[in-house]
Formats: sequence, structure tokens, C-alpha cells
Amino acid sequence: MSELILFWHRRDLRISDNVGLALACQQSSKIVGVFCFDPHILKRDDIAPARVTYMIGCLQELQQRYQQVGSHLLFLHNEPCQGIPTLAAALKAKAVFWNWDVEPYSQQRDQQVKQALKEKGIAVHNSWDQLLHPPTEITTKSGTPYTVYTPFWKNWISQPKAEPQATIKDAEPLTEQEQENTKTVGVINLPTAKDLGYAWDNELLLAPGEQIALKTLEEFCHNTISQYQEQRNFPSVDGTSKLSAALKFGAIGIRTIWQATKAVHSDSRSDESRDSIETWQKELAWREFYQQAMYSFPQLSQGPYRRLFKDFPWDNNQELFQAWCEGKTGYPIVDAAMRQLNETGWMHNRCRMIVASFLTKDLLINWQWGEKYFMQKLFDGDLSANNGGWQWSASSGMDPKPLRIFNPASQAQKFDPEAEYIRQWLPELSSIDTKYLVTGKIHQSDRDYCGYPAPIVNHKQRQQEFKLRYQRQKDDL
DNA sequence: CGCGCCTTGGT
DNA sequence: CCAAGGCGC
Ligand SMILES: Cc1cc2nc3c(=O)[nH]c(=O)nc-3n(C[C@H](O)[C@H](O)[C@H](O)COP(=O)(O)OP(=O)(O)OC[C@H]3O[C@@H](n4cnc5c(N)ncnc54)[C@H](O)[C@@H]3O)c2cc1C
Repeated sequence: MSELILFWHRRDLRISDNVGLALACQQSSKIVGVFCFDPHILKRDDIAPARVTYMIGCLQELQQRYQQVGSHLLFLHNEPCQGIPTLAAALKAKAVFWNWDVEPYSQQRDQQVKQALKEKGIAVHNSWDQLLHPPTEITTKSGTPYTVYTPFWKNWISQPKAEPQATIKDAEPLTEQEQENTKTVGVINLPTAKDLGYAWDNELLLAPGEQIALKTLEEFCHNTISQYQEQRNFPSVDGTSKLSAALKFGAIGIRTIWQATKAVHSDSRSDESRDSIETWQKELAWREFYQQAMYSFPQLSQGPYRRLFKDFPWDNNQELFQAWCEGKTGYPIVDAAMRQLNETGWMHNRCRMIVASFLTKDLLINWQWGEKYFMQKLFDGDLSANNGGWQWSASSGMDPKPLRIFNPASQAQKFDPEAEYIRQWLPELSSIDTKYLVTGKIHQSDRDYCGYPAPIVNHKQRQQEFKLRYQRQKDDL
């Protein structure tokens, strides 16, 4: 009988291609998994029911996978720095293993858990798992973290990348005595999202779990990736991978994804498809770019990176914000996107940029309001990617660039020219002519008939107003 | 150091 | 044809 290792899952909800878990398996044949519902996270006011539902679904499958290999996945619902050491001690674990995360809260919490385990004389081993390159590995020539994407990408793509990790095969089960011991230290059954106060009844864009994530990857690489470069821009087209939530919760391993992209790249015949595959790889690099940024500059999570935006004179009008949230701005492309978000917990990337530009540059509302609303709705909501996307859209992010002001009508004209997306999410407008849906200039009688609001702001005026305030802030500095 | 360069656009 | 100021080398 070998000594027990407790493996703490957090955002790596799978048994395949898991760096920390594979390492634990090398050191012992007695591995037990644990997941802790952290009250600090669950009580926050930026939790999306769809996201909790996805996560619970992943945990359910993960528990089955543990059972299939003869082991167990246990659940706690208490303070990790108390719950994890207590459980480890009750199981007489020789060590607790887990994979690091980049978020400021996770790092602080992990240090506390580590300290508490140390005091109990239990060893800790940590790995980096969720990125192809750990957050401090890719640096500029002078050793500082990158703040500009393109040089980061050039460096990142030139580095060799790890192969997928071995999957846990079979593990020694807990003895009856050990199972008995877990009962007094807060082990619970897997709760439902509803139990946690986050009921979600709609379907998820991607069903939870490791198996479906792998199958989705396979189908994406087979059918879709070779046309990604053009198709990804059209929100009415199913042209992206939909793997974001799986990547957020680690239902799929990043090395597995990378291997799949390399395989399809070397099999592909045309320059066009190779370019498409590279474009998708660049998106994976964006994910890593924003995570390494969050790791190195945790202040990003607190607010604008650029000084100019620290006390920017936002209007922060509550009624306008409410209209934006509900998809009642009178700008069809914006409203369609917000309805998609509210109904499905997901929004197409093109539309995330459009609505983010609209909130900040047209409604003059602090981007952090939008950032929080997205976290309350997105099933793939992730601090690094969401904060990065919002700071980029608000022009408050790391490297100063031209103000990015999107014109909703031009965006609709380019990316939803037949108004298919608009009609899908605004069915009340389905009988309106395409050209009016695209320009947003719907006749008042038609609006009244459909119960659709007039535009709540004038894009041209508001965009000028934003530029004016931006200039004033600049002169003040 | 100075110089080339910078995800997704607008008019 | 203007984006905007500074990163990265
Ligand atoms: C304002 C705003 C907020 C965003 N919030 C989030 C968020 O909370 N969580 C999130 O995962 N993505 C976020 N994104 C990025 C992007 O919109 C989503 O990752 C993408 O739409 C998810 O769909 P997909 O998996 O089909 O993407 P694909 O196009 O198939 O991309 C593949 C993967 O690359 C990663 N990725 C793609 N684009 C980005 C990006 N710009 N930044 C970081 N990673 C990226 C994701 O993991 C994604 O699953 C945001 C973008 C914006 C503009």
C-alpha cells in the first residue's frame, strides 16, 4: 500500500493531460481528488448561474471518471485554508498536489493553504498546468513581462511546447476506515447549482465535461478551423470553437488542444487553411497573454491600467446602463448581442467588442460596470480574458493605442449584412427590412408596432463627446 | 539610443 | 489617410 496523495482540483476539472495529477500518479498509486466550493468565491456578486452550472456538470463527470479508475473525488464546502488541511490530515495524506492559477485571489489563498499544510507537516507540490508557457516564462529581452501582444506572440510561438500528459490509469481505493474518516471533516455530496443559489435552466452552448470538450475539439479541427479566419467574424455563423468555458475550467488540457492544432496544420493543403489555423493559435496565445499580464500586473483587476482613465469623467447613467443590460438601446446589433448573452450565457467575440465599445464610447459608462455584468452572465467568464477584453475595448489597457470607437451600423453592415444574427435574437423585428435593421434606422411606426425602443443616444454626438472628454483628461495630465 | 511597429476601425 | 504614445529591440 502506498502513501496517499490528495489532489486538489480547481480549474483543471479533468483527469487527462493534467500536469499536477500526472505527477502525483508517478509518485503514488493512491490518489484521491478533492474540490472545494470556496465560500469567498460563491458569495461574490459577479457569479453567473450558467457558469456555476457548467462547473457542476464538469465536476459530476470528473467524479465518475475518478470512480472508473477506482478512486474518489470528494467535495468540501468550506474555507480552503481550513478544509483542505483538515481533510488531508484525516486521510493521513503525505502530500497535497495542485496546479497554480494566475488570479490574485487564488495566489493569496494558495499561500494560506500551503502555510496551513506546512504547519500540519504535510508536503505540498505545485505545477503550472493551464498555460502552454508558465506566466513568467515568456519575457522581453530585458526580462520584463510583455505588455504588447505581437512581440509576445513572436516569442511565445517560437518556444517548444510540452506534449499532453499521461492520464491516471488505476488508483487504490480508500479503505473503509479512511472513507469513514472523511465523514467528520465536512465532506459533502456534489451540490446542484440551485443548491448554491445559482439556478440556470437554459441549455449551455457547450455541454459540461471532459468527453464533450474533447469531441468538440475534434469536430472543430475537422470541420471548422480551416475557415476560422473569415468565419469567426460573423456572429450568425457557427465558426468558432466554443471551447472557452472548457478552457476556463480546464475540462480540456491546453497541450491536448495544441497537439490537435499542430496535427491539422501539418495535414492541411492550402495556405488559406494554414493561415486560419495560425489565427486560431493566436487566440490561444491571447488567452496566455492576458493571463501572464494578470499574473504580473494584478492591479489590472482593480481598474484601468492607464493613468488617464483613473478618474475619467464617465456619465455612469443608471437608466442607460439598464437599457444596455436588457438589450433595449434601440441599436439592433447591440441589443441582439445582449439578448444572446442574457439567454445563453455566451456572446460572440465580434459582439463582445461591439457592445463594449458601445457601453464605454456611446453611453459613457465606466467599462468596469460592463466587466462586472459580463461576469454575472458569461458561462466562460474569466477574470484575465474578460478584464483584458474590456480594458482593450475601453482603451484603458496596457499599451496606448488609437481610441477604438466602433460604429454599430458599420459593424452590422460588415459582419451581419443580412441581419440574420439580429433577427435571431430580436424576433420582434423579424419582419423589418434588412437595411433598416443593419443601419438601425427603423421607422417610428414600425418601432411602435414591434415594441422596439428608439435609439437611446446619438452615436455621432456621443462619440464626439467621448473624444472631447478624452482630450481634456489628456491635457490635465 | 532611435526607430519600427502596434488584433479586430472610421470617415 | 488619420488613428497615439510608447514598447521592444
Ligand atoms: C469585452 C470582452 C470580454 C471577454 N470576456 C471573456 C471571458 O470572460 N472569458 C473568455 O474566455 N473570453 C473572453 N473574451 C474573449 C473572446 O470573446 C472569447 O474567448 C470567445 O468569444 C469565446 O468563444 P470561442 O471559445 O468559440 O472562441 P474561439 O474563437 O474559438 O477562440 C479559442 C479560444 O481562445 C481564447 N480566446 C479567444 N479570444 C480571446 C481573447 N480575446 N482573449 C483571451 N482569450 C481568448 C478562448 O479561450 C477561446 O476559447 C472577451 C472578449 C471581449 C472583447
